[in-house]
Amino acid sequence: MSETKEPWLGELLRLAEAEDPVKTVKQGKILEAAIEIFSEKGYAATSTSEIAQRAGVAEGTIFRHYKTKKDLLLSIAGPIAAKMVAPFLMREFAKIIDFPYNWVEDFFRSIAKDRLIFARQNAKLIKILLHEVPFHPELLEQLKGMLTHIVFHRIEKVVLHFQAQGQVIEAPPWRIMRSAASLFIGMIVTHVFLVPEHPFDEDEEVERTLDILMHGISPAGRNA
Amino acid sequence: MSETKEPWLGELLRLAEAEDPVKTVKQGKILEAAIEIFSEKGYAATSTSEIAQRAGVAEGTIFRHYKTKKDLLLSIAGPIAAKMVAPFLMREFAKIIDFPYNWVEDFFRSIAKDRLIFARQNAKLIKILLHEVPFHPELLEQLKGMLTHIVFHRIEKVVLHFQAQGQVIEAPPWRIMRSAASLFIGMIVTHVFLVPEHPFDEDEEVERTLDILMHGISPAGRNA
DNA sequence: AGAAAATGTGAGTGATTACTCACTTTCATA
DNA sequence: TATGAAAGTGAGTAATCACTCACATTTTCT
Repeated sequence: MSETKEPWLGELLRLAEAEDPVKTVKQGKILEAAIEIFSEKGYAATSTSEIAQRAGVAEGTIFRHYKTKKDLLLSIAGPIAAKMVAPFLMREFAKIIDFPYNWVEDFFRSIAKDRLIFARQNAKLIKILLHEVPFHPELLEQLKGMLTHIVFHRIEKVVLHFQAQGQVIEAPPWRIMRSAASLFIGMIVTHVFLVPEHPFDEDEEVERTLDILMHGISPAGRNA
Repeated sequence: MSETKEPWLGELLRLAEAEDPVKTVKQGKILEAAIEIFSEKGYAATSTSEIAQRAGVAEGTIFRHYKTKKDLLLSIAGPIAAKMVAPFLMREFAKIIDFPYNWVEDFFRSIAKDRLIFARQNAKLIKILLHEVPFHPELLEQLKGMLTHIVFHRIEKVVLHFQAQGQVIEAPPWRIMRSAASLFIGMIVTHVFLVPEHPFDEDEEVERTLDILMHGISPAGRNA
């Protein structure tokens, strides 16, 4: 199985090198405008002429940098997909020997806080990605590949590690992962997308959600 | 505040009467085709000519029944939004005096099972609704109104009821509700949308998810 | 400075879009 | 069976779409 053929791998390598392929000022304006309008009206309902207008650029300039409108979308959605899973690429996830967390709670807390901040900083991009992913097979495969190969497999090892230590109930790791993901995604979606105007204590929110999760997946206080 | 002005109320009343406004065979074909293609490619990327083609109907026939393309969308998305919250309209939710559930667990179980089955039977419609809701203000307001006035307020009373009985930890009801919703939606999304091909034991899944939720929100086994 | 390359422009193109309308067919009822 | 209404049709329409291309401007390199 040659990993070099996976399209998302190149995405991640480029991300690791922090290589920014944006060359000119106007190209930057085009990207900004596209992100803005795509997140407002959706990709299919956005016209290239409107993007050009908001970017203060001639319509032809868009196609100088991006072969097609879809190419423009992918240059936006691809990187954000990579950045979403990027923190799970950390070396420590592979070898749990020198794992930096002694407690599951600390592990989940650091992920929850980090991804909450990330979501707030990249709300528009995430909205675009989630919205378009079901309709573009390449995007779907890219995201699926990242999630299964990077996120799922790595966190599964972590969960097994903590299960062996008795910190997590005996259950299929995917159920533990799904529970944690559900609770944290529910928290993030609420504050970032549903009621972003409502202020909240970030630490308190994470802590209370974490509390419910930990009581849900800890052996402590169970009779079995 | 005159409730008769709320657009979603009419939706729900019509639903209660089980009134089906579809008059002709061809209109039914149009709806079927539209649901199919909208869920495949999204509303904006679907052309009326394609809908007519798949429905085996002349394009003009669509506009005989629906003034505009958007009108067709709303006639699909509106009813499914109403059906999503319909079970929470049950009388029992209002007066918790003669409440049919003695245990929170039973309450959440019945909701989870019912909505899981509902989601499987209406996957395409739900996909269309969730997809288009952010881009159509009328739809957004309709759904928001339903969720806050019907679902949120009613379930809040139920949670307070069980908190008073000591079955649920002392916490803002919305946090309890969000936790339950997150876990169940996570389960439903997984099985209905992410990996629908993967078979699973429905009861077992609900029971295990419920187990994690209950340990998360029960006072039992806590030291506080 | 001068040549070559990269970037930017906007009028122009054929295809497609949602929607109309004059007309035909089907249906309900008296 | 006659008649008006409802349902169905498909060619036609103006607008908009993504995209091209010959040309202008700026940047880069020698």
